[in-house]
Amino acid sequence: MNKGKYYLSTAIAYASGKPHIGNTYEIVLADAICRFKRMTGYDVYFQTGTDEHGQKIQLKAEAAGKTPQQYVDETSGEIKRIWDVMNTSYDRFVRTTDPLHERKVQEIFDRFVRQGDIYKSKYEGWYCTPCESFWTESQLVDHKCPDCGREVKWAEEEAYFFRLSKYGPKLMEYINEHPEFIQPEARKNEMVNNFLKPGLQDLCVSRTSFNWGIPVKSDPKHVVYVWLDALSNYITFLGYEAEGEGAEKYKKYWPADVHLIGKDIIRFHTLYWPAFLMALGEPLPKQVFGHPWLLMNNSKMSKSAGNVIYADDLVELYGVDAVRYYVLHEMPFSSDGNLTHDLIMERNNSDLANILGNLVNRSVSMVKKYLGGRLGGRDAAQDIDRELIDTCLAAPKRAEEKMDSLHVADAIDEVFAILRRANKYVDETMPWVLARDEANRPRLETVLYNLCEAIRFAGTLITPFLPDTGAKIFRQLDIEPSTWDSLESFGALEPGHELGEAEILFQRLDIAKKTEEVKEFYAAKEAPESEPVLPDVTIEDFAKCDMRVCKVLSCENVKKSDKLLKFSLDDGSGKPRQILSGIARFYKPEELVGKTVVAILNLPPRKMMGLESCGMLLSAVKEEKDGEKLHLLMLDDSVPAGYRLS
RNA sequence: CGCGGAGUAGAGCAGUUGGUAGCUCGUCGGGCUCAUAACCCGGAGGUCGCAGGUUCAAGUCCUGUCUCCGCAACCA
Repeated sequence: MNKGKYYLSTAIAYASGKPHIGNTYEIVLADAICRFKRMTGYDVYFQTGTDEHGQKIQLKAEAAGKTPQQYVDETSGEIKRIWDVMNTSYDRFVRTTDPLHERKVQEIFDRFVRQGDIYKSKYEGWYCTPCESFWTESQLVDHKCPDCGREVKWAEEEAYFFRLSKYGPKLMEYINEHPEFIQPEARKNEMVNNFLKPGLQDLCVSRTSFNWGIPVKSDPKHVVYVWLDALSNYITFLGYEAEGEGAEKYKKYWPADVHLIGKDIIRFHTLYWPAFLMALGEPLPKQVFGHPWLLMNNSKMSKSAGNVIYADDLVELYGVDAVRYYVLHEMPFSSDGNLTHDLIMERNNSDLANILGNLVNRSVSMVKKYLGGRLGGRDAAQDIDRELIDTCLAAPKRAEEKMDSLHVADAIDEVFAILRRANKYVDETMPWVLARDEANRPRLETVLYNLCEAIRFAGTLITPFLPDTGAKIFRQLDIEPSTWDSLESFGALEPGHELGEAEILFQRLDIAKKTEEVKEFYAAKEAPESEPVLPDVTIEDFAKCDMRVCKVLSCENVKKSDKLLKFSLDDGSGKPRQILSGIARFYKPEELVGKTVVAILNLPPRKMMGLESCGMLLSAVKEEKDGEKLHLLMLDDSVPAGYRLS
């Protein structure tokens, strides 16, 4: 029954911090697909891992007083731990700091240089020194930096470029000839219209501004820029060789059947990555699926919004299968999904406890009660059985079709179609009435047999999505987990077989009580987490900061900005100083007039919302779970303006 | 006119190539008692954001318009 190989990858997670439930959704989705494929007879290879290079990680590590390697060892470990908490069955967890990967990326880079696909050039553009950013002619506003509005100068920096432009026509052709390549389809149009039609620009693939990356072998002051490094993971860990023969594993599994990624990185996977592969002369992946996002209370999860939810917390509160069920079932195919605690509880109760759990429980209980725990025969069939049996027999194929088009939520619905039909069957046949008269014994046995067999079908089909629950169902039936092939016919259970113990699969939750529990859970988590102290600076560094006492002369809201306040300050110089500060959410302008505050004066002026800000007001700030907290630093009004802090 | 998404029963959503408007939850009524107050049946509830247009026929195609939400810009 081997149907061939199936290689699925997730995007590798960026190891800059703990992934939230939205990030975790991807690995669960991937897991469900891979488990299903394995069950249906494919030789599956499922790869995931972490992306561990880049400036952001370097900065975060520095801020934490660690080496980048120490830092990513920790975050990568944490990510892997969460993947394991979610009970995901990846075959390999890869890391881009793996020396083997680094070597291969270097070789790919060098080969591109040799082939002429990568060339050294200059990154030229209008450079804004304070912003440390390059801008193109078209990005400039009034020929000034679009960021800060200051003068820009023409500057250049040495960099390597990949000849992406050369592959545009071939990419266009490939995408047109393979309509299933980019999923969902709306994304395909986006790529074609926004990038391919206007023409691709060459891609900068090296950096000299930081060094936490893979050094370019022939020119080590450059490091390989993120996408060439990260995307290559899909082949390097299979044993691809840029020079010479690839490993057996590579030959077997490449090209990938599906790259499962978030909708935000579709461009990199459908344009850059295929171009790299074309340059290497390797086949392209068969499909790239950009899945939607999981929103929290209908808004994007972010630390600053204070609405981040972590998978391991949810698992602690609801159990791993309830969380898996939620994210797999509530996620639409192409629009974003929503998640709240209330919704999780509702799904847990109505679907998992009531329809699934209760069916299994009532069925097994009846076999215990009426048949002494032993299955009987199935000879007393009636017409009414047909519909249940047909529903069971149709479900596997229907579910498989849904899975093949990656409509996971719809595939789960096929399983629930069996469960709903079975619950109805109980009412139709009324076993408790049959049990009153010994003459009905054969019919009673048949009815309960059919129910248990339906549960066997459902248990088998639900296993890829809810592995623990599947196992529990088989334990109650006291049989080995069924194979896919065994679902071809109805009636695999042995008459006379004794069932295992009845067990509650999902506890019904009292919404009010559980809501309280959730609150307490998060309150307990809110243990004051102190920020680590930054690395040492010298007294000279500190002395460079010119911080002075200022009096607020006037203060007003900035038009069209919900965050900015415009201050006019007496800094002791006699001339008023204008400073903008993003504290409008915390203070009303009128309550600050006349206050004694502290500002750092010798920061370069910067334009915000068209207004110039000369310095920065000092505040005490902390990230809290429910958002950022801020207190403007205010001194006793007896301190005169102009005094310097030291 | 910055980019994008969405507006279908009280809530959350399906509606593929235009052909009687569906599903889940909730609600109301009924049934049943094996079961986790679970299960089953039935009812109510929608002029498919609005206005035009194409068509024998539009939630589905076209045009315009309103509203909401993300992102972007601004919090150096």
